[in-house]
Amino acid sequence: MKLATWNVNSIRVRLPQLLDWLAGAKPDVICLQELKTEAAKFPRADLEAVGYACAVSGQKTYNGVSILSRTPLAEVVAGIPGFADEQKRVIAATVQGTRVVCVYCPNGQAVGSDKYEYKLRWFAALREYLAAELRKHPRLAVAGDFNVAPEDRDVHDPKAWEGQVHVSEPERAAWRALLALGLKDSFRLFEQPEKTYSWWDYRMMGFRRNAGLRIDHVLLSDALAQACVAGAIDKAPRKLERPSDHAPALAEIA
DNA sequence: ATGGCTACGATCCGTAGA
Repeated sequence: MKLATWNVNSIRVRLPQLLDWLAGAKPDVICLQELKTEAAKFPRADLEAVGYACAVSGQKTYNGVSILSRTPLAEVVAGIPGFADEQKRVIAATVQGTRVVCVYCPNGQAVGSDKYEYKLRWFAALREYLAAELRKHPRLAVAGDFNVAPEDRDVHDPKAWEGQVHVSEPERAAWRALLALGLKDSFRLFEQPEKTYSWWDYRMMGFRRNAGLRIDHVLLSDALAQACVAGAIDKAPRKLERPSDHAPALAEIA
C-alpha cells in the first residue's frame, strides 16, 4: 500500500495538480488537509472519476480534511471522539484492514497565544484518541500536517527558529508523546537526503532558498513500520505554478 | 527591517496560515 499525505491549501484551487499527482504517483490512499471548502463543494465526482473513494470532513474557508482511497473506505469517523471542536481537523477510515487517521494539527500561531494553548490541548486529545485506536487496530497509520518539526535537522535554520512555534519544546514533547504510543516516523526509517523539508514559506523565495520545515508526516504502528519499504517527500509539486506551500509525503508498505 | 505570499470571503481590506 502506497500511503500519501498532502496539505493542498484549497482543494478547489489545487484540484488539477492533485489529479496530475495522483495519475503519476498512483497512491492507494492519500490524506488531504486544508480543503478550505465545505463537503458539498468538495470535487467528489472528479476524484471518483479517476478511481478514488472519498471520505470528507469539510469546512468553509478554514481546515477541512479528506481521505481518498482506490479501495472502499469503511468505518469513517470524523473528529476526535469526546473532544468537542468546531474545526474540522481529523477524519479516520479503515482501508483493507489498515486504520488510517488523517490529521491537520493546529498551527499554534505564536508560543503563548490562545491558539498555541489550543494546539497543545488538541495534541493531548489526539494522543488519547490514537492510544484507543491502537488498541483496536494494530495496523494503524496517522498521516497529515502535524505543524511540528520534530528535530533541528527538520528545520532549515534552527537558530532562527529556536523556541518558535512548530519547534518549541512543548510541541516537540507532544510529538514524542505520539511516538511513545508505539508509532514510528516512516521518513526516518530510511536514509534521507539532508535538508529535506515538506513546507516552504511562499514569501522570500522560501522554496528557492530551501528555507523549509519538515512538518508533514506519516506515522506507522509497529506492524506497519516493519513492513514499510520506503518513506519520502516529493518536492516536485512545489515547483509548479501556483503551488501549495506543502509537498506530499509518502510511505510505502509492503 | 518582524515584512515579504496565497487563499478566502468579505469588499478593494482583514484573517489565517507556518
